[in-house]
Amino acid sequence: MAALQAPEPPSLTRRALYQDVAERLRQQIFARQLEPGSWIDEMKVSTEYGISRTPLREALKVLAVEGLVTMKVRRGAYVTEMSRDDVVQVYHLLALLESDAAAVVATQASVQQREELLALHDQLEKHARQRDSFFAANERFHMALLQMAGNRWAAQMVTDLRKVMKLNRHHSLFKQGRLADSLAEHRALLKALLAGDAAASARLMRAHFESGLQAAA
Amino acid sequence: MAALQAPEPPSLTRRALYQDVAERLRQQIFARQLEPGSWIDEMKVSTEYGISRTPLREALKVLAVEGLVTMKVRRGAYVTEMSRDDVVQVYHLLALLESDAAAVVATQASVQQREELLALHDQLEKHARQRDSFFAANERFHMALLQMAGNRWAAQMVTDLRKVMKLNRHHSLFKQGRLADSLAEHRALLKALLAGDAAASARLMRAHFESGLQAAA
DNA sequence: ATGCATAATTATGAATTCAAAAAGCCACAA
DNA sequence: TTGTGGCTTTTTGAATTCATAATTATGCAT
Repeated sequence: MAALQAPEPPSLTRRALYQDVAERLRQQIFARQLEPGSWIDEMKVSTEYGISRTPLREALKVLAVEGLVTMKVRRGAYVTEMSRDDVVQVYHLLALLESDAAAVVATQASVQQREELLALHDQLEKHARQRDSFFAANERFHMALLQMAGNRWAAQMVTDLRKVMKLNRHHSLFKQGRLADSLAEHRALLKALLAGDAAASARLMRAHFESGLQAAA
Repeated sequence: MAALQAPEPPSLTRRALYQDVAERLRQQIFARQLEPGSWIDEMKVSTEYGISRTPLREALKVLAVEGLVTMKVRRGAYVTEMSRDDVVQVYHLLALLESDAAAVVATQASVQQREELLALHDQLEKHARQRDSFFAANERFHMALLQMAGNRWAAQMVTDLRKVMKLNRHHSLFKQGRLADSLAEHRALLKALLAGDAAASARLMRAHFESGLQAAA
């Protein structure tokens, strides 16, 4: 079916196919090759990927639980459309979860961890001119903070919420001038984190999302 | 295969089979007919349910994203085991999400909604002697509060987190004497909610989970 | 031409089949 | 007795096949 597929290297712990398919679908959704609201043609995608419909359908169910796609009985899968309300609600949740994480990290982080945050922030400063790499560095910083807070359930949730946020066309960081603001907010946040000021860290993180929401709205 | 299956009534909007299967699996897990750590035999379950492996496997992937089961490559699905750390982390998250919801409801709830909370609390008082029905009434109260807070993403998260909490054998409400304490905490919370005191509502909700965690630990 | 009934097509949902990895088993040697 | 190699069975992962619901197309009557 798929012409000329290289014989799989004998990878030791190969991930399940449906997980690879799920990730590939996510990337296509984020890249807007699959647009919000549009129907996902199982036949088309499965032949395009060179697989059968079975693992594809499993992947779609995973994305449905994550919220990236919506399943309609007897009429297939659709890429989720985020309403204005959804964006507000998800921002609120991210603010809640991440400000809590910031307070924890400000209190408990080791010296090495604080150094790591500083290094990640430097990356942010370095990429202040390129939107895409700034975006990536920003995500690395936020996820590192979550990891340090040590709550794997919270980290997983934030990961999922950040995925659905990418469905939103008007992502805050895509606004002109928002990068500089975001960077300034990050500087203040980093300072509070390094100083071990939990209350200020939480407050600044909330403010960071607050202004992010303003820009997205 | 399945002997004597009643012909499906022509239900108008029948749910997809995999969703029914997922729900049935959840109930079996909560009832400890499938024990944490144990392997889920696809063959056994599918013949028991009178279905093929395909919808079962789709259901398992859904439960895996929810966290109720864990998939291991090439060796199937296992019912998730909650570590002590996991329990602490999930309690922390529930406290965070629900205290936030309580603050919102205290501020914004309509008269009808406040009446509904009162009615739900009365149910709680009424079932203070029966553990299982108290548990159910407790869940109804908490979920109603979440609905009133109006953040469907948060509500979905709390729903999922409460599911995984049920994996924990030492659920706080199963402890002797905990019912009375829980009820007292609820009374104080309800008072703050009805009075529209957001700060107190949030604080009391956090305290409620705090003591729940003490009992579970 | 328009509306409605019915046939053909298409897509989803689920069962079955097939391939291959892992686990279990047994014989045999050290 | 214990450990190792190879054979068998079991089980997972994925493709294929089959059934049926939904959609589209077609034809007929008004």
